[in-house]
Order: sequence, then structure tokens, then C-alpha cells
Amino acid sequence: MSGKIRTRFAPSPTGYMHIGNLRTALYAYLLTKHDGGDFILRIEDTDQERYVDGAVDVIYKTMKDTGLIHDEGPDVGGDYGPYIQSERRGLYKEYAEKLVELGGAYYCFCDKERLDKLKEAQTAKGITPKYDGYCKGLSKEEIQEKIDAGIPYVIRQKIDPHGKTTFHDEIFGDITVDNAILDENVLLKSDGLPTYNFANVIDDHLMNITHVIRGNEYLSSTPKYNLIYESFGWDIPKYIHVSPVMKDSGKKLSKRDGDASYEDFINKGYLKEAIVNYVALLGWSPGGEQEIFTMDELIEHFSVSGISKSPAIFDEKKLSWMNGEYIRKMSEEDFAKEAMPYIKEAVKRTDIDMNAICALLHARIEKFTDIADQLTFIDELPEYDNELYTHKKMKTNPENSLESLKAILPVLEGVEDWTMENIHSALFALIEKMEVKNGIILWPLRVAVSGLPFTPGGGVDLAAILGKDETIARVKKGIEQLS
RNA sequence: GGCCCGUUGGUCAAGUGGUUAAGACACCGCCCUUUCACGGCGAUAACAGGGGUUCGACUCCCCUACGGGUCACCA
Repeated sequence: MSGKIRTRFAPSPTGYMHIGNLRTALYAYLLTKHDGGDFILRIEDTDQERYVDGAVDVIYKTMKDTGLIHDEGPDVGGDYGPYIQSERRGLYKEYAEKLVELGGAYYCFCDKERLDKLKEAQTAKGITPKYDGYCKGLSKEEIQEKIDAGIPYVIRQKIDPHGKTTFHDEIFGDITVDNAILDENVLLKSDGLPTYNFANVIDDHLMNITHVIRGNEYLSSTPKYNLIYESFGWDIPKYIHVSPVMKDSGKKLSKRDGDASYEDFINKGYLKEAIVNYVALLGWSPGGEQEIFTMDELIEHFSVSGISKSPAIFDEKKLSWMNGEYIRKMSEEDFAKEAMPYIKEAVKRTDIDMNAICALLHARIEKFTDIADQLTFIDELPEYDNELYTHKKMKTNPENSLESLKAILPVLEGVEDWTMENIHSALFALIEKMEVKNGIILWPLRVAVSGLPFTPGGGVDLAAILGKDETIARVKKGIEQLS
């Protein structure tokens, strides 16, 4: 065995990529790439009832999108294929039979009815439901007879109820459980496909996986998996169980609320880099004070020791902030490229300098979907109340604003070449001449031109963007409204 | 309910027996400013509770509370 780390991401194709799943994939990727190892994608589709059309493509797309590039997988091949469990069907059966021979499993012919009754009876007695070993004592002949008779069967794990099993988890440490509480779960279903309980062991071993990174929900069944490894005499991989991502204390991120999947956040306007960056830090700490990381930096800093044990609550506010950081870091060109479609969607007028709007927006949005709300005043001046002209700090009110606007109007009309610089100097000349504070002139202009309490940019910016005619029309409207 | 796991400010979190218990987001205040935003500065805010162990506990042990996970022919 080479010392190379091999990790795998093994989602079942449900049609969307849960954010917690994405994080698990990311951690597996970071761990293995930190060490120059291989990252494997395996599709766990052994539940035919859950099959969703196109779901595998969602997985491929998301991983490609986020930069989690797998070295082996159904789409890229590799030496350990096939990488789709339904295509490995025969293999599981073979190993299940071998496990029976080794004494680690047995045939079971119990039907659903008996199982349900058993469970019911146990529950009624207040004991934890568990298979009672009814078929464990069947002789070889009896088994063969039933199989020949076509009675459906499963293969169950055989567990000696005596003793304890201890396993080691890289983040939780040693965990010991009583074998008596371990249920003898179905390994091979009557349809011939394995359950997760079996498939993960077989595949992880066959694919030479060295580190198993998965959700915390597998923590309590891990001892059972180890028993299987032991029956086969196989090496047990290192386990890394990560705690879930929560919406708030007590609630997991849910599909229902539309904030559980990677796609949901993309649709809300978040950048993929920001999502990856944020999710990386949700439940893992690099130790230092850096918070913005490229994928390469994440790879460089990643360590299992920084993964926390307790569940982490997803804070969209922080994601939003981080997204803003990414946006502000973009070059003007890149920003324009991304923002322009949104701007064009929000602004229908064609006589507007889109680039100027773009520049104004760059430091003012946290996600591109914020753009529309910022530009509502451009196409049409909204109705507004004259009280908007009152601003305590600017020392303005409707009365002096009227005077200001009256003074502003001829000045603006006199600006020949309508550029921001020219408007600016013309207005500041007026300010100087009138011997007033900037705000006395500029605040009323901003209100008249936008009709809003907050805008992306001040009066001069907005005037320049709106154009001479429109600006003057709006100033006149202001004068009229104030008179 | 049984079993397993966890618990540092509202949130993400650093911290591994001796610290003024970091930092970030959010919130609040101030500055900058042509509003807002950006940026800068600052403030408020935490070791779940109780017992031990120890010269000394956020750090180790026990109990309680709370939270999470699991108890399928789902993964």
C-alpha cells in the first residue's frame, strides 16, 4: 500500500445537493488534496425506490462548479470501477455469501409481516426494536430448501451479542458500545442489492479508501461496519464523522424552506466561491484569523483537527457578508460582466450610462440579486413625500430645499458637457457662491432626482447617470411639488 | 425511551491546567462622506448548572439540564 490518501464522496442521487453534503464532500476533497491523494466519487443508488432522474447530473454539475474535481468516478473512470453501486450488484452478493461462510452473516427468510409484528411487540414492551435472530439457527439444508422454493431472503449481519466494540474516530476519539445493542441489520436486500450498511464497507475496502468522511448520522452504526471489516480480515479505514449543519438550534437545514441546497443559494445570488468558502468555515476552523480563502488556500490549511464536534448553525448573514467581500474583490471588468445582466433587467431606459451605474453598485451590494432594488428610481421617478427633504444633519427642510432647487436649476441648465466632473464643479461653484454647506444644495438635489431616502450614489452621481434632460425635469418636478 | 455524541457571546469560532478568554458576522456608537454603502475606530456581549481533582480549572472526572444523532429490506 502506498501512503497515498484516498477519500470518497458517496452521495445518493436525490436530485439536489444539500449544503451539508457539499461540506462533507469539500472536507473529503481538502483532506485528500492537502496530502496529494485521490478523491473518488461514488454514487450510492442502491435504493431503487428513491431513484430520481437526472439526479446524478446535479451531482456532477455541482462538483464541477465548486471545483471539487474527482480523480475517479463514474464519469471519469478509474481503476476501481464501476463507481455506481447499482452496477456492482453481483459483487455484493458474492461478498455477502462469503461473509456467511465466514460466520459474519446469515440468511433470513422473515417476511415483512413477521418483522412488523416483532417490532410492534417489542415496542409495546418498551424495549428497543431489534431483530430476534429467528433465522439464525437454520441449517444449511433448510436454507437451501427455502431458496429452492423461491422464498425471498435477505442476508443479515451476524453479531455476537457478548462483549463490546470500540472504534476510533479522528474527531470524536474512541467510542465503545455494547455489542448487545447492535441490531443484526440486513446487508443484502431481497432484491439482491446491498444496503448502505454493507455496500459502504465493501466499496470502501475495494476502492482502497483510507479515510471515511461522512455525516455524524453514521457514528452509531460504525461499530457494525467494523465487525464486518473484522470478519473479512480487512483493514479498517480512518473515520471522520462530521456534525450536521443546522438552520437553527433544533432544526436542520431543510429542503422545504428553500435554503438547504447549493442550488438554492446560487439562485439567491450567492457566488459559488463564497458558498464554498463559507461552508468550509462552518464547522471547521483553520486556526488563524484569515477568513477569505481560495480553494488552494483551503487545501493548504485544511486539517481534521480543526473540525468541531458540535453542530453548526448556518448564518446566512455571514454568508452574505462574505459574498460581499468576494464581490468587492472582483475587478471592475469582472464585476461589470456579472452585474450587467441584472442592471439591464432593472433598467429599461436606454439613454443611461450602465457603466456608471455599475461602478456605483460595486461597493453597495452583497449579492447580485440586490441590484434590482437599488435601481428602482431610474426608469421612473417614484412618488415621494416632501418630508424627504428634511434632513437634520444636512440642515435641510422643504422650505430651504425649494430655494436650493431653484438655485440649482439654472446652474444645471448651464452645464454644456454633461459629465460628472462638470456637474460637480458647477454645483460646488454654486455652493461657494451661496456660502452654504454642501448638504444644503446636494441633499435636495439627490431627493429631487431619486425620490428615495437611500440611493446608490449622491446627487451628482445620479444626475450624471440620469442625463441632463431627465435631471432637469426631475428638479422641476421637485420645485413644483414643493411650491 | 435505550444507546452514542456534544455544550465558550445572538451566530461561526480560537483556546488543550495559570490568558486582560482571540478573531469574524450581526447589533450599537463615532469618524470619513454628497444620502446609503464601502472603509476606519470603538462599545456591549460567552466558558449551561452543580459537585469533585488540583496550589490553580473554559481546559481533567462525576452528576444534572439542554441540544444533536441513532434505533428500516433509507442512505
